[in-house]
Amino acid sequence: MRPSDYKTKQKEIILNFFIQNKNRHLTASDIVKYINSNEETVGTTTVYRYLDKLVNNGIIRKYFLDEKSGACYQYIDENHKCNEHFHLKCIQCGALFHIDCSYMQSLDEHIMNHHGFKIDNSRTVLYGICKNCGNKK
Amino acid sequence: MRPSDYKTKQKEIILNFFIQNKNRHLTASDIVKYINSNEETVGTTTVYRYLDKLVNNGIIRKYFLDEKSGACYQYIDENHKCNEHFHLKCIQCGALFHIDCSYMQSLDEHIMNHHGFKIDNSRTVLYGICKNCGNKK
DNA sequence: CTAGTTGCAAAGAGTTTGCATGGCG
DNA sequence: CGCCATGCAAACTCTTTGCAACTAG
Repeated sequence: MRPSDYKTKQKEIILNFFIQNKNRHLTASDIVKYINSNEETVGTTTVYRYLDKLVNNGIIRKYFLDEKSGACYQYIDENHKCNEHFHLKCIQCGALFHIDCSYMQSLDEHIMNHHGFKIDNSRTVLYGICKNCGNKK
Repeated sequence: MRPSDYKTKQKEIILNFFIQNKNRHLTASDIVKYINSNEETVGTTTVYRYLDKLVNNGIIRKYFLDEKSGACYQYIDENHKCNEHFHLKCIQCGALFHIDCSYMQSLDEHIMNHHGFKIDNSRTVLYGICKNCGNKK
């Protein structure tokens, strides 16, 4: 539970990037790209290893939103609770929408109360056609 | 909607395997292993390509249950009218539940009216923990 | 005969591991 | 100085693509 943990520049950069992007999902390659587009450099291996550590320590959350782009990570902001909303994914253009409304929360409750099933919002994605793509037809 | 489709032995083997395992989710490598443990042989490439086609034609459904083991596929049983209801998939035991209640239909409408997004029920799976697995803890 | 199909080999994408070097404390 | 961290190269897994040979209709 308390993995010896030296302070290094690389770790600081990665963790800061998460904190600055509390509301976004970040992939490992997002992080690598961001770092290398700045002045600093952090190896891909280090990113993965530190990500793993952050997940195990409960600092960030890992999930699998999209088939293609691999794992997503997000800072666990106690104030924001991004795990309490749903995601809509357009099967045409691929856009991902975060949807956070009270209706969806009551869906959770309905499924729990009437079907005995506890939805894991961080894993769940609703697929369909978004407004833009629907209008194009 | 009508992709020219020659009948071949390989396709028959794969589709039959799905039909014989309606209640299970199969990975691409499950299929390859099964086939090669029998008398026949089907190339991995062919499996992936046909899987893709089956998904696009609505014959099977594609899931992403597990981070490590890649995509899962399952036969869509017409008797269950899977396009008209939602699916709950337990991330622990893998069970798939068909959930057909008016509440879920109004969810469709809500998402459409308030978020301009048309949900495709045949592609959408809600992930979480089922009653049985929840009780075990 | 023609267009779809097959499957090997190779390419890709994402992630992990081996190992020698480097840095925190 | 000891031990953890870093990062390059290479290995791995799952999946896709190029391409030439093959086959259903």
